[in-house]
Amino acid sequence: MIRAYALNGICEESLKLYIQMQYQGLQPDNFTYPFLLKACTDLNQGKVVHSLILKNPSLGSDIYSQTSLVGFYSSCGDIEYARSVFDKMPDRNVVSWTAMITGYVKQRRYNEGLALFHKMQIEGIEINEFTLVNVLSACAHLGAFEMGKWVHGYINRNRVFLNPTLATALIDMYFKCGYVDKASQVFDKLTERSVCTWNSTIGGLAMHGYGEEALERFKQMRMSGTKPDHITFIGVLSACTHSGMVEKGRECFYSMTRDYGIEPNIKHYGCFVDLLGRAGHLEEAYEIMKNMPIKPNGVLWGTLLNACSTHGNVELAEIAMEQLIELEPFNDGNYVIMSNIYAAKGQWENVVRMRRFMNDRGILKTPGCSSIEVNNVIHEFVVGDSRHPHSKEIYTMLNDVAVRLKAVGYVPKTSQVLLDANEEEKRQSLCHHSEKLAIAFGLVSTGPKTSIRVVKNLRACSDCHLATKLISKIYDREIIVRDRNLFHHFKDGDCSCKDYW
DNA sequence: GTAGGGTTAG
Repeated sequence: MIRAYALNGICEESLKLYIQMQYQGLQPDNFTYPFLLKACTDLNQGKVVHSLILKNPSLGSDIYSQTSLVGFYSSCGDIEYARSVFDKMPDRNVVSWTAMITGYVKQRRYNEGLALFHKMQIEGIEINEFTLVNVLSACAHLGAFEMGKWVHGYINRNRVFLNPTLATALIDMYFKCGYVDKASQVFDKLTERSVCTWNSTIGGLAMHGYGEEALERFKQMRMSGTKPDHITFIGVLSACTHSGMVEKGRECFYSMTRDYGIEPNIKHYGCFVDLLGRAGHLEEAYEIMKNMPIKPNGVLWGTLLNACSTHGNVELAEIAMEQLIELEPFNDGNYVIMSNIYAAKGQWENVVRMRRFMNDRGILKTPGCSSIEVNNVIHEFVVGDSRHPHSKEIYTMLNDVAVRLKAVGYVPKTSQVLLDANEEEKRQSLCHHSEKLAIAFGLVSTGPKTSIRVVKNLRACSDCHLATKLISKIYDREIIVRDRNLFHHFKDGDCSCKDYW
């Protein structure tokens, strides 16, 4: 009975029965614990159960109870404790290893998850589709394409059935590593699709700026009889945003409730405000925010602030900033955007004020960091980095880049630099931004015409965006940059985002 | 009879 309640998510009943059971003098056995812990994870009561296990060590001594404990502690965030339980287990099987890897992935500790997966393979533990889903998710987040591709190879070699869950993870990995064609190939070959496989495809196309294709998939989805859910509309709306399809997006937003009975949540409002704001309908975006049934959060005000930056609206930006100081006082990105808005208008005294405000409160700008994978090795760069073994070649290449850029009329956007520095120092700092270092390394370390793929932790900087467009033309290279939000495909001097990000 | 899973706005 306890098991039946737990499996059906009726956690409180499950726990009540457990208490009654104890009251009647019956001790649960090892078989009961995994289900109790499952119930407790939702109610955050697992520590109560665990303390009972600790008092009766024999109860928590088998592989099932211990694996549930690993799952419980990692899902409530105490990953270190989960690991200590895991490390102490006398026997571990594929489920125990997978529970630990899942824990790392859920806590966004992807590298540690992959490291544990390597250890698992060295120890010769069997791998199943649950393991693969989590490994793929880690690869997607890290942009670790070689590893992701290896997993796909493993699936093919071992004839692992691509169930919709595994397929979703695989498609998402290819999109997030920048391989739109490979993701679409996987999707087209599937024999079984779920709402999630459609969602990952629609969302993936949207993030690459393929708005029309995303809407085409949405149409196919409806024709196949799969009902869209709230996540589908996030993808559809962001597809409209990144392709500037304002009317189409507006129509989708209103059809959610009307045709599908899905009430927009804060994320949908976020997409809608972004859609309107980017297209320059700032007042309408602001009206939506004032009238929506949910209180706007920091992300929404941040979205509006960003739109104000694109369209140079200082007054509305200041209104948004006032809210952001309350909602996200330590989010450095907002101050950086506000400062850039002032800089673009030549309001230098306000730029200085922003910088002082940040300094006085100890708010530091998150350092930009870009990475590039060459021959299975991921190389990471920060601004002005000289730690790389091929640093000399990289800077020689950057000089070559600077000369050629100047020849085609490029002027560095020094107003975007937040440092207290003179013009020359600002120019130097821009030239040595992490994106440019990673691209320069790509140029020196890969053959002509090879695509260069860079992953960045922040949003693309507008100076690097302009420079990269020109580099793609001058050096005849396709350059694919994944920034914090979306992908930029640079080719022949243009970017897939249409300068819209 | 037992434990583990994917897609989500800027």
